[in-house]
Parts: sequence; structure tokens; C-alpha cells
Amino acid sequence: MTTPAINSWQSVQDEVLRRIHNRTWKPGAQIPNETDLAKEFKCGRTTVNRALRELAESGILERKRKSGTRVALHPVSRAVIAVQIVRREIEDRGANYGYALIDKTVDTPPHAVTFAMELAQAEEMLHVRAVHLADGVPYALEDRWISLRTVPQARDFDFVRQSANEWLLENVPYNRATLSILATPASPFEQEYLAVPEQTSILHVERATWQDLGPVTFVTISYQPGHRIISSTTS
Amino acid sequence: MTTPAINSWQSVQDEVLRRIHNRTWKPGAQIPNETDLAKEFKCGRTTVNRALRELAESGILERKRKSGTRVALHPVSRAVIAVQIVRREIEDRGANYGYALIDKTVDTPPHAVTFAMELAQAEEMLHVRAVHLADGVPYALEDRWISLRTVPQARDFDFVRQSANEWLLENVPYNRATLSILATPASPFEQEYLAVPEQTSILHVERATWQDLGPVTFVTISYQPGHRIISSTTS
DNA sequence: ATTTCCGTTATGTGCAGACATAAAGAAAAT
DNA sequence: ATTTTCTTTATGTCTGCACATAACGGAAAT
Repeated sequence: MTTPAINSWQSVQDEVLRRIHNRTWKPGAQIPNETDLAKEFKCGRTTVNRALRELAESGILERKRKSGTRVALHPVSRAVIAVQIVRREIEDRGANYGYALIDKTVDTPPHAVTFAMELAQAEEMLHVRAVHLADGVPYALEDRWISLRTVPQARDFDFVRQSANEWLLENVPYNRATLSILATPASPFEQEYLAVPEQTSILHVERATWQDLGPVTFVTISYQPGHRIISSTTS
Repeated sequence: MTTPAINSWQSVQDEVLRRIHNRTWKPGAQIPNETDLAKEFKCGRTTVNRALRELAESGILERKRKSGTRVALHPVSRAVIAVQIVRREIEDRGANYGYALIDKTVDTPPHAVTFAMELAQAEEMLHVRAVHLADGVPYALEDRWISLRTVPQARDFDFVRQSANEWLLENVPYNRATLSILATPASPFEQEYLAVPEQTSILHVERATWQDLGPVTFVTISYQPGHRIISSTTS
């Protein structure tokens, strides 16, 4: 009974996963090395390498040079969340997108924002607030600070026709980003513009981005109550 | 002025990213094909391919056969969240882990749970509730339903010493998982066991897993107010 | 016994070359 | 004009081979 030749990295991956789910290879156990697997599957080592590398990236396997590859004991599965512009998020739900600027001012951000942007000193920034609508109903609020030091050209853009969300993505590249998800009671600002009662529980996504030159922007997106962030995990 | 030979896939990736940040290659614009880049960088096409493939996976580039590769116009950046057992989450924060079972019953789950587990018919399941403590203080609540059809052996495990969270990971493999993040006001159950006042805003992570045989488990983890889920995005 | 050095081993990566495959666009047939 | 077919092109993947690199473990020196 010879294996029916597994020769694509996908099928190698499938077979490896099957053996893990099978418990042929139990959590914590070492699996054969790449050369042996390549021989068994009658394929190149490169192919096995790619299959295993991806599984290691997704946290199912743990690999170390010389020691070999083992099945992760407590797999840290990586849930992937697609972060995209709010317009696309709304359009993907089949709704009509609407946008309204609330205000645009130059101001000194609160400490929390300065801290999140990793700045030692507070400095004047552009503060833009806007609401994103789905079929005319408030879908999410955008509360954004833009560094005028890193992005001076933002001062002259009015953000009436196009949201800062999209304008920045199209015009200002970034190197590094962080993302943080949390829940808080609705602030007065959120109560007003999301049209929700006091004490409603709101899901927030905070995102900060940087360029070589320094911080680009810090934004909080506050969603309508009941909003879910959904991800399907790999493997 | 010849380029000083870029010959690792990492350095190719860096150079490509530099050109994107540079705006040498603007959002939406097409970039040279792999063969030409390989020639320019004096490396193999395989190397360029790997560099570009990873950038496409992370959403910075968009690739299509025959059409070529272009810089994404609205990059859907993928934020990766590490989902691991609560004990590790607590220990990683440098706190002492504690665990207490609240109750373990056999019951019919509410519709929402049956639906999330993609079952047409409600069926009896094991319902396990527990609290995870960090330095003796409630850190998160676990409210879990386990399919007795898929995991019959769960009926006889007592979950007093080891949480269902860990027991399942070590003993029951899964194929597919979904993850959903949402915010709600604290339920009476959460008020009691997380020791928080009424109307507190609670961050929930819901997770369902499946095996070939059927659904394995559906769990809601409710975090202490102020909890954040943090991710750093790639690139 | 302890430290230092070195060989072995498994993964990590690079390369050239080949063929597979999707898809755009041109050419041919209707 | 519209549909069908074919050619071309860029990405996707597999292969064998080579060398790089981390790290375990034993041998040698202290």
C-alpha cells in the first residue's frame, strides 16, 4: 500500500494536517524531517518545506533548526482580521455608503492619543471627526488625529467629499501599524452621532500608523451596538 | 549606478516596500514583472516570487496571472490576533493563574448557540462555566457548550482541575474555527462572577470549532472591563 | 568538573530550469 | 456584431541541487 504520490505543497499540507487531526502525530510529538517526508511523499524537499513553513507560520507546528519539527502543544492559532476602509466594509454588506464630516479642527490631542502615537511631547494635530452611514443610518463613527508634522498637506484638505480614512490610505503610506479592540460605554459624542441611548455598550477599534518620519495618524472607529468583528482562522 | 545586488527575498521585499513608500510605485500602479525584477536585482525569479507573494498575502500588492502585479489601491491590511489559551494569556502578563469551575451541566443550548454551531436541530450538550483568575482577581469568564455527539468523552471529565479550554485543545483536534468579537452590557451572570456593576461594557470573544464529525464546541470568553485585544499588523 | 571547540544535523534560503494555469487580447468563425 | 478559439504573457508551482545557519551534543582542553 503505497501512498498515491502527494506532489503539491497543498496536498502535503493536507496530509500533514490529516495526521495531526488523526493523532498519528500527537501534540508535542516530533514529526519526520523534511528529507524523509519528501521521500515518503515522492516530492521535492522544497515542496515539503513550503507546506511545513506555512503550518509553522499559522502556529500549528513549531520548528527549530537541528531539533526538527514538532506539533505545537498549545497551538496559538492566528485569527486574521481584514482591516479595510469603512466604505468597503459597508458596501460589502450590500448597503449604500454615505459619509458626513462632523468637524475638522487643529488641536492638542489628549494624553492617551499622544501616548498611543508614541510621542514624548504633545503637539498640535489635525482632529477630524466624521460619521459613516449605511443606507442613511449611522454605521460607525471616526474620531481621528493626524500628525501635522508628518502629514502637513492634510491641513489643506477639507475631508468633506472624501473621508480621512480613504484620503490617507491613498496619499500617505505607512510602515508600521498597531490595532487594538476594546469595549466601552457610549460617550456623549457617540450617543449623539450614533443615535444610541446612554450606557450602550460600544465596540471600538483603535488604530495607529507610523512612517519613517514619525506617527501618521491615530483613529478610533466606534461601531453601532451589536456590531461584530468576524474572522475565520486558518487551517 | 548599479544596484548593489539584492539577493535575499527579505531584501527584495524591503526594496519593494521602499519603492512603495517612496511612491516610485504609486497605489494602483503596475510594477515590473518577476523576470524583470529578478534581472534588476540580480537574483532568481523564485526569490522575487517569494518576496512578492508574501506582500500579496499581507494585502499590500494585488497579483493576477497575466495581468501582473500592482500596488493595492485600498490595502486590506490583515491584523493578526493570537488566540491562545487563557492561562497563557494571563501568564504572559506576568500574573499568577487561577481557575475555578462554576458549574457543569447537561442541557439544551439556546438558539443562538445552536445557530453558531451550524446545527439544524438543537441537541443536548455539555454546558461548562468557569472563571479564570489573574493574581486571584477574575480576569475572564468562560461560558462553553461542548457537543456530546462529537466529544462524548467530555461527559466523564470533571473540569475541576483543568479548564475545558485546555482539556479540549490537548484532547480534541479541530479542522475549522470561527471567531467573532463583540461588545455587550454585562449580563447578571457576568456581573456576579466578574464582580462588576450593572451596565458595564464587556468585551466578548466567541469561538466555535468543528471537526469532520461535526461541531466540537462553542465558547464565549467575557473579559474584565478595560480589556484590550491587541494585534500588530504585518509590514 | 567545567569550559571551549567542532562536527553533525535539520531547517532556511538561493538558483536555474521546467511546466502548469489563469486570463487578457487578438484572430477567426459565425 | 457577437461568439468562439487561439496565442501570448505573467504568475504559480515543482524539482534537484547547493550552500547558509542555528543549535545539539560529544570531544578535547583546561
